[in-house]
Amino acid sequence: MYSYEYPHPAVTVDCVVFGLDDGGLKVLLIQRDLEPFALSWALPGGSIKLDEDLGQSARRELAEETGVTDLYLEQLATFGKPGRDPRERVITVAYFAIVNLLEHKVSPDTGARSAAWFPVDDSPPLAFDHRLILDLALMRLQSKLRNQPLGFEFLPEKFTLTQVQRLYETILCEGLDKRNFRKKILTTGLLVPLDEVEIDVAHRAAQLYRFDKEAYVRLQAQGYAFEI
Amino acid sequence: MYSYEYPHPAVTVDCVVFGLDDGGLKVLLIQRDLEPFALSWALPGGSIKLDEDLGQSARRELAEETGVTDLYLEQLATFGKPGRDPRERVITVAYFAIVNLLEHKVSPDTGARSAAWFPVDDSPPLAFDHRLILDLALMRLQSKLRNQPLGFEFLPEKFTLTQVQRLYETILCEGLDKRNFRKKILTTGLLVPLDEVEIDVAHRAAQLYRFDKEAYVRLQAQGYAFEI
DNA sequence: CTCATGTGGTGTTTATAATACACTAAGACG
DNA sequence: CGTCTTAGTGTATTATAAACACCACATGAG
Repeated sequence: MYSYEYPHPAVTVDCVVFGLDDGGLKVLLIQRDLEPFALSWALPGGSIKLDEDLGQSARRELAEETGVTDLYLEQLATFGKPGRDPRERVITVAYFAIVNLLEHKVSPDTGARSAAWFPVDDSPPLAFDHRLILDLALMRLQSKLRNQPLGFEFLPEKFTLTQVQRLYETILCEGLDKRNFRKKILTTGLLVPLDEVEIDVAHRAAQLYRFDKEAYVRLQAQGYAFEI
Repeated sequence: MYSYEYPHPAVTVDCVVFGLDDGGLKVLLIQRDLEPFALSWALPGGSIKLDEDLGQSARRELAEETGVTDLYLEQLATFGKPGRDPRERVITVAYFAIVNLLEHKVSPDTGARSAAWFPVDDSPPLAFDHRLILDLALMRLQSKLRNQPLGFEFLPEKFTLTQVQRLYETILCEGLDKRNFRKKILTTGLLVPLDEVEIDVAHRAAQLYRFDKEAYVRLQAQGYAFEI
């Protein structure tokens, strides 16, 4: 067996989990109970185990700390500036995910010690350099949304076009033309109209759609796919 | 002082450095002199030091192993599957860069132990999962090139439009229409025509341009910028 | 000397995609 | 029964991308 001459840093994973509701774009945070930054809010995450893949570690930590499971995680970037953790050198691999907030409520009895959803643009100060990570994730989310139809993970299984448009407007922080938006989103071929309609807040019947995941995978296959 | 309960993996950086010449797109590799994979070719890289930023580590390893310095490195992704190094758990943060190959010749006296440029699509088998890293870098390079004017780093300070087009065609593996290409690349406003002309292989005078780095920075500023 | 070859340079037309824009139908509620 | 709210729809305009062919000039071969 051989070994490296250099000392090893700690390696952690952190997850930026975005959710959406009427109040806007939210991010899932946990309250730390240990020093440093005890009582501060932070991105869920923690040390990797040596026999786990990075993505698995992220998923495990997320489940342990927030109870949130079953989500699509994508690698964001790795942060490793010396001094970002006062204890020792810590490299953190950041992941990001988007989920339907309503299906991922957090409460003590889901296993969450003290997890909560916060508005991204009005979150408490974050521990370590987590604000930096969050900001990068936000940029990535916006850029992904601009370049490809995405974000249906934020919505329930069945949704209306108006909901999709609100989603886009909220995340991109800009108003979109209703007719152009519907045209564009429908010509992607990713939305399947259902036979059902939803009765709306104003008691107006609205056509329901579902996201055609297989069509999406087919599209991805002939385009780019970033996974490791 | 506090400490983590989990054991620490090794952390390394690896660099995918692309260069271009008449023979096509090349990648900078080094020949390993130690087990495992002794004598195999591999991406330049190595263990981080605890007081260095990740990018600094990448730059240092690259200089030590290949003599290549002064380049723009961008973080690509982090690879950490258990078993990717037979010795121990190793997390590697991959960086990628594009350089002008002619200005970065490698030879033993530049400090390179045994570094060489290889065609990307005809490289020797690589150590570890380096082929995977290289393939991801290649995809990233193509996708960047498609979405924004880039790649001038491959060229010398002064260059002709034909050179730029050849660059694009080589990397994207597709032919491009000359007039449309020139139109598009000139309307970006990133190329400054010089008073000089170059006398070409066929002894034909060709207009020289230089890359307007400041204009590029201005553009980036109001668009996306991915750095950590 | 001239003719074939290779390379730099140039505009216009057509198709496709993005944008701007305004009204109707229907139920809720007072 | 009038007002409010929301779902749904089509066309004209503009910008962007794609297709396409020829000339000028120097070289080198015969």
